[in-house]
Amino acid sequence: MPETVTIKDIARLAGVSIGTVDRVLHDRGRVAPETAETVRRLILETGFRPNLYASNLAQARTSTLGILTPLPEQDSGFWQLPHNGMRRAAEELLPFSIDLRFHCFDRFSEDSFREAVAELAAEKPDGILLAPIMPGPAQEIGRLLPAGIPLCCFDSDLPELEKLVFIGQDPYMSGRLAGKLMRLLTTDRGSTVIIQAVQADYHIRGRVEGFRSFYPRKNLPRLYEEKHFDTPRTRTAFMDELFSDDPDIRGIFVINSSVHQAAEYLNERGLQHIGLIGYDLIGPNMRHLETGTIDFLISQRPELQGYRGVFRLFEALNGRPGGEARETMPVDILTAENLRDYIPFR
Amino acid sequence: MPETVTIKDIARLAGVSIGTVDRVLHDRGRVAPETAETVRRLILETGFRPNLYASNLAQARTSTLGILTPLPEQDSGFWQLPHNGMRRAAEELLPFSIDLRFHCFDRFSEDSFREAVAELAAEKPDGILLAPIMPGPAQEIGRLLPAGIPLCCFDSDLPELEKLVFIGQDPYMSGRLAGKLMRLLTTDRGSTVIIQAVQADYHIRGRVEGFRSFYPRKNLPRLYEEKHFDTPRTRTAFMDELFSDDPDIRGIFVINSSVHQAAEYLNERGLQHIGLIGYDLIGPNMRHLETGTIDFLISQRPELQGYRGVFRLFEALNGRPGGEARETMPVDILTAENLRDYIPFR
DNA sequence: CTGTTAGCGCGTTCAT
DNA sequence: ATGAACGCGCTAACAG
Repeated sequence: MPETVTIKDIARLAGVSIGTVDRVLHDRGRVAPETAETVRRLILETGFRPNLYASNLAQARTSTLGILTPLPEQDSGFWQLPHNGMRRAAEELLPFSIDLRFHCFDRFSEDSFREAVAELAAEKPDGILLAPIMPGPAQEIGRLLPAGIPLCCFDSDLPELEKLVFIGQDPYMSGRLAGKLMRLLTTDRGSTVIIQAVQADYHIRGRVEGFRSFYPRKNLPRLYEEKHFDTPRTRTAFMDELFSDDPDIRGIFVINSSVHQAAEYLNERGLQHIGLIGYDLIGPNMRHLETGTIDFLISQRPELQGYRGVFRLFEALNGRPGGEARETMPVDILTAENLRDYIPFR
Repeated sequence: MPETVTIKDIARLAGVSIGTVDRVLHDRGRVAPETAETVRRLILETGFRPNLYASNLAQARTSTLGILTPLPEQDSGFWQLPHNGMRRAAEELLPFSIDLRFHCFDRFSEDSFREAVAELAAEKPDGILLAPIMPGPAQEIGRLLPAGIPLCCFDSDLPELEKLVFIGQDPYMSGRLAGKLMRLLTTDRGSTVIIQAVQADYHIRGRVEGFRSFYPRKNLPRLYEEKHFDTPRTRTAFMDELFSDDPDIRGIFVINSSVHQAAEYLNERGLQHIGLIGYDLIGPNMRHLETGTIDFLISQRPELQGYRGVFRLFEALNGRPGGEARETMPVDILTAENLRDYIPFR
């Protein structure tokens, strides 16, 4: 029976009116210091928590959230997933009317990124949700973004940025787990290679380290850059070269969502028996996971990340203190068997 | 900008007062048929959805939910987890004041179960949340439970019961995935055994079938009942017998949360190299997963199940139509590496 | 500095 | 059968 204590109770106990209580609640000043002190004490003692629904009912406030991510179609459509989660959060919080303003940039163009930031700033959002996957120096971003409003990073972190919360996976652990699975798959026979994205950021490097941490020093999987996954032809050439370099490859770890490209290649060449692990539950990857060309997919709940980002910003804007400074997503392991049931939980 | 249409808009458009609109909204009668028709049409056309927050603010209704599960300490404390999720949901929905009434039974006593049901019925709850793990004939339950109120089954299903929703895992798929992992672990050498609970219900049998489906016909893992996991001494005797029956055991699949008992035994005998897979993220299992005696744990989001159960009942009681008739939890694969990050997502 | 008041969307009397 | 009016907990404008 959680006794709900209201603003009226506080007023009565403090011997003031609800108007006064409201003023100290929102630091709107024009309140005698001692009065304010009493009210604050009472709030703590009673464990008063404002009724968000009544509060929002009253002011019908609409929060504008500025969102900065790569273009939804980049990384094989991956960025659609967090976008969906954000929309779901806004939908669920409907009576509160949250206005999501997406500003997407080409993750390979600095100009595009700057432009997106400028657009966002011009809108004067109440909060910012940012996937700091971008070209150029990370330091610059702190200056570009509008200051003094709550900021949430997701997917990757930018440690130097002051923020409300970071939401994402522990890249090292995620790589490490992939390493464990790969060793099970290959039973340590043959060699294993790593294929990473061109723009290897902090996040990707963590995954590489984690993966290698599961291998003995003297036998570290070699690292390649997937410069040529953009067309089937260049992809085939690139992969062929890999195999002519080292014909004994038994395992391939692709450190991002483009693992389906490697799967296509293995299918072409009839090499489905080779262990293949990659990232993210996107359409093309699903298909290859189901047919078994991809053995495991690591997932990071991109939809939930978007959802939580909007949710946390919403809470912050509505005067909910607290909340973790870091929400770590678990490392989900997907296989042909559990794939379907994961879809609603992306 | 999702134009929020209110009850007032409907009233204006229909040329009636909000009182009338409210009456048709809640089928409270005393409304002229044509008027009601007009209002209903307008509601559909405008896509009007009542503001839950305003609605609940107005009536301060408190819903009583009757909860029926095994005793929290049974199954190695497993049942605490869904309980936690239920409390979290009630907490989050705080201004709505939801009253959770737990009625727990001894899962090995029919009398205890009947008593719990009687208690629950006496309280006249507004909704029921039920984990149908119980002794005796399932058919009886339909008659015992109070009728006419929304019912939600979680963890296991009881197909013959009419219900709002079932929330749980696909047992077959979960067993099948365990089979896949076990074959990877043992690389198909030696033999593998299955240890199941004494009261093997529908749910457990599904897991067994799934597990075996991954093995060739002629080499099906044998099935044992864990009659003797209650004390260390009987446990050791039981397991010793298993190994004297078949000294070539390389893999053990325990089909419930008591896998930590098997782990204790393997530690005693220095048999940690044997593949061990079991269920559920509870304290004793966590420790053995971290030290590597347990190789994989399958989890089924028990906390989320409880959370969703309360949430769905709440929605149903507040006139939200729709929602899936089945919420399938994904089969989570836990290892020493991702264990920690899963804890908040149980 | 402080108290009063209207109103947010809705449910619920109580008259009519 | 229908409408007017009050109040849920809170915000914000206004009067003092």
